[in-house]
Amino acid sequence: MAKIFSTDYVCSLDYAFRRIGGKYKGRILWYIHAHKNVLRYGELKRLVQNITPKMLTQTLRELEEDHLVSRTVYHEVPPRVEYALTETGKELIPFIGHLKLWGDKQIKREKKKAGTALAKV
Amino acid sequence: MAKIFSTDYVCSLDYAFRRIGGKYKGRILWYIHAHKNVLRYGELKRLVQNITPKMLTQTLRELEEDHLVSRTVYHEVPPRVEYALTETGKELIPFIGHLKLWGDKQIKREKKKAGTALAKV
DNA sequence: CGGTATCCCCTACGATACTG
DNA sequence: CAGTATCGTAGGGGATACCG
Repeated sequence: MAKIFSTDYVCSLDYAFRRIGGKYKGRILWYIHAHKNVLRYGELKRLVQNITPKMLTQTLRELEEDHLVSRTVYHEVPPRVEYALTETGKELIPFIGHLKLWGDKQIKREKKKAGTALAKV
Repeated sequence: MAKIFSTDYVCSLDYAFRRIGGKYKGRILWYIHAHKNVLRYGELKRLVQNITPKMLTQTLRELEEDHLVSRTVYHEVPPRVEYALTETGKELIPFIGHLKLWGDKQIKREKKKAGTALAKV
């Protein structure tokens, strides 16, 4: 299966960015964390709006391969699969949380600017 | 010029990741920070090994557009251009630092594993 | 020194359909 | 429910050459 990001890297920052740099990786980790560290495939699909099953599966497989999430299959009918953060994955949560706060702040700043720009007109 | 990442976003995490998600953005911010917050174009080019001038310029322009770095031109001969972090850009440094430490740790873990794997053989 | 201008490729990502 | 399989595409990124 095609990898979202190559596993090659030139330094530790590069390494880290490649592991969380996909389009959905950060959000998936965050959603799992926000849901008490357990989320089913279907719940993730609903949370990450518009993601295709292919991308969701591919992203989850890569996160699993990098030991950021664990995958637990319950052999029931209907089937149930739960994804959870590993200890390594949990270590990224503070980073993602702060980045989220930073994003919130930036968005507010931009809206404020847009508001004053409109006010001038 | 083509943008590395579209400025559209669906949530604050998405917003934040798009702003630092390019292949070199995190490293460029970090290098500027590590060099007392001032770096010249040529110095960056040397630090970010193998980056083409096109990508370096494009990435810097986007960081400037997002108000993460400032660009100062000194009209001298030979010309001198300095890039520095803005206040907004500086706010990202703790997170990037955290991510870097995480990356370091992971790399060490991987090497350790590889080492024990070899030891078994 | 600090960039632009072209050309081109690769692959991350998407749409749709189907399955155990 | 939780995925695969297949095909297609946009644009992020690279190589090279040239410029004020």
